[in-house]
Amino acid sequence: MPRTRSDTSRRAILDAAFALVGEVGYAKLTMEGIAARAGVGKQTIYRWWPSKGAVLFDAFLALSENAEGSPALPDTGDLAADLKLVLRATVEELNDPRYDLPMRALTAAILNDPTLAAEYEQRLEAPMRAIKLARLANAAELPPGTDLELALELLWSPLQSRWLAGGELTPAFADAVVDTVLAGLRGSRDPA
Amino acid sequence: MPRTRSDTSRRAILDAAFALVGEVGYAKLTMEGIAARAGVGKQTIYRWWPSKGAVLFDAFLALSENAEGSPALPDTGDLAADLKLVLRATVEELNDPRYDLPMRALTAAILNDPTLAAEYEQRLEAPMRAIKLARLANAAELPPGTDLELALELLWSPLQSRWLAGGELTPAFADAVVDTVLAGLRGSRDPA
Amino acid sequence: MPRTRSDTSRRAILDAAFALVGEVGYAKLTMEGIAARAGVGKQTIYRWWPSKGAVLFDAFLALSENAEGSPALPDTGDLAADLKLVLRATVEELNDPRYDLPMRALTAAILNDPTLAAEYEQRLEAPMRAIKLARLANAAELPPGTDLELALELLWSPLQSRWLAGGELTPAFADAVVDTVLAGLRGSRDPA
Amino acid sequence: MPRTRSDTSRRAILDAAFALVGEVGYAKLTMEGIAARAGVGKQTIYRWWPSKGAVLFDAFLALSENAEGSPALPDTGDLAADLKLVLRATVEELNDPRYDLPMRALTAAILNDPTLAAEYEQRLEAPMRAIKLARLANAAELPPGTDLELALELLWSPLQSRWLAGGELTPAFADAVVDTVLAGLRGSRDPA
DNA sequence: GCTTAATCGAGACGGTACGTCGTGTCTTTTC
DNA sequence: GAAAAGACACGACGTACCGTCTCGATTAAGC
Repeated sequence: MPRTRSDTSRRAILDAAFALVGEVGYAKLTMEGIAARAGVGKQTIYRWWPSKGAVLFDAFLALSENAEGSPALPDTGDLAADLKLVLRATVEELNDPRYDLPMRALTAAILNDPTLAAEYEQRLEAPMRAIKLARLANAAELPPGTDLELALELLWSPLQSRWLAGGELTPAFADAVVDTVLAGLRGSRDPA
Repeated sequence: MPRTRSDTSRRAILDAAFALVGEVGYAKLTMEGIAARAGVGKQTIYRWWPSKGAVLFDAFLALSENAEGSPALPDTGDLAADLKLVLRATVEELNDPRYDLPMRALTAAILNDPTLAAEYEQRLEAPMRAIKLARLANAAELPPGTDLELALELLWSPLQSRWLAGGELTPAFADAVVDTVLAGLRGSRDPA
Repeated sequence: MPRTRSDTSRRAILDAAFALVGEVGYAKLTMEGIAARAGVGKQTIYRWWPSKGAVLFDAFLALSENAEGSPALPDTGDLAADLKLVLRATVEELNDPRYDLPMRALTAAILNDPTLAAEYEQRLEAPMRAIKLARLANAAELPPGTDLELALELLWSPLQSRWLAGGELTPAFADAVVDTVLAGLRGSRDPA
Repeated sequence: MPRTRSDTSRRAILDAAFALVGEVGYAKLTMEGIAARAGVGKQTIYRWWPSKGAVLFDAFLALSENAEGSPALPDTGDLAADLKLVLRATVEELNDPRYDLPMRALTAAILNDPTLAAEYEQRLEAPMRAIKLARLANAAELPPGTDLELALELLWSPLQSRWLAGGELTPAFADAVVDTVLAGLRGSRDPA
């Protein structure tokens, strides 16, 4: 009994979903479209995923698993420089049209599906955060007792916010964020 | 000849849209549903709005026009205190289930419709930002030459980010953000 | 409010149904196929008919309404001759490939749908029977008190039976049926 | 290795098919349903039967093989009495709800599948007809040279016709058919 | 106050996609 | 090597909405 699923179909579905969402956007992404593009029956999608959001999510997951070449952030000893490097890379990715539409789609999916949001948090966000936290924990520049979770939020959310609002994302913006936030983290000991 | 549109219908449509999106979410919000709830023909909606996102947007606009009681942020002279007050209010609003679903819906609509995003930026975001900028410009605590746009982004985006990710939003988090960001803005005199 | 249905669509649907059933048979007749051939949305069919059997039935009804040129059977005074004429016409129709497949389809539909069977009896069969009964009632050849309903059954059912079984249907067979049945009806007064 | 087919499965499939068709009718009879009810893989059905009509047909065949207790019609010397006995039995069977639905199903299957019709004619109808013909051939009541095939058709088709149309089938009707047809066959000496 | 034309409710229409069910083929595993 | 189990590509199901299109029936301007 083939209690075993076809990996060929699985890959074809995820690839088709990612490609299609980049072409037509999330609103016009349809299960039928994915199935047709993947050369697969609709049932094969519904058998393994509950919604198009879930398919999309898995497509991203597969993507990041392939690109698992960054298990750690750079650590040259200079926190500001290292963070700028990473945030500039993020800026570049968010500006890349190849990823813009798919990521907007995934964000929209997560936004209205708590189940998906939880899975996203657990399978994609948490590992990322762990890597980032490791770098911050290793930073001599930060005073002991610094709230590292807060630090992460302060560093990355401005990028996400601008991207979401459709504003311009530049490397200079990333640098300014890093400088200001690090200054704040260093100096929040003696405010006023 | 009623060369003018029926305001009764307009209100009924916006109210129905807002109510429905709070009950079923954006994905299950339909033009037919809005029309039925509003006791209105579908054509009456299509005559005045191009998409359900646009209806939703106008529903929000109508809401904020009614609550147009806050043309300015508080200014007690203590920037940190004033900002904490405002950010805590924002936290409360984002935690209010009455607004959570509708706002997620609007965000999703904006996320995948550049036209809507532009209108949102112009009609809702820009006025808000102007009010906030006015308060910051009036703050003696900030060194001259401070990038106020950056400051806004640093202050508000962490809230939006946590809300979007479904994380816990607390007043304490708002306070921490204000303290750290203000410290950073003040202390960027000695960066790196 | 167009509480009024489109007669163009109605005709297109019935025509498409009749044409298709003649091409592919009842088993492969699909609602989607009818809709596509008629250039009509599926919903328009489902709005007015509950099943493909019902559509098919109405297609036949429309057919017989158009060909409403035979309100009475011939009455030359010679019952046997008149009946042979009519039964030979029936034989010809049942042998006509243009009607064979559609009629098999309708029969199959009726066979498994009591609702349809009742409607068939009432709207198609009963009027036909009335016409036939009128001719028999006017026949001097039949003894008074003859069971005319039985007579009809004896005359027509052998044709239907052979057609259904796929047997050969010839004018000679029709003649033999008429002769034998009429003889029986005349002579059943003094059996043995 | 079971080089021969499992008779257990064969019986289970035929039983399931017969039972199911009696419960849900021919239209809703499915291969999957039969397989599930029989506790059998779908492939096992497809390996041995080409269609659900064929399965149904075999189910009937198996039935009549079991009840192979009537190799001949009664012959008391009184043809009318004997025929009435047999036709009344037929009436009873056609009125039995246990056989009504399955027989409608088989009829529908045959109606639209010439292959099946041929097999039905050869394996079920022909043997039956031979038995009936034997009785008629032995009847002194019929004039020599009587068309016995025609006689059969005249006798049995009215029952089938009424059953098919959903009309009322009574023993009295059977009697009337026998009396009239026999009178006709005897009296066709003075036709016209 | 009467006309007249745009707006309104209602909802039918041609379509697209939905999520499910069944088909007939195939593959895997068990007996 | 036949059989159970069931995944697969496919096609149709019947439903929900889409956005467009009539249809009367208000209804408020301009004559």
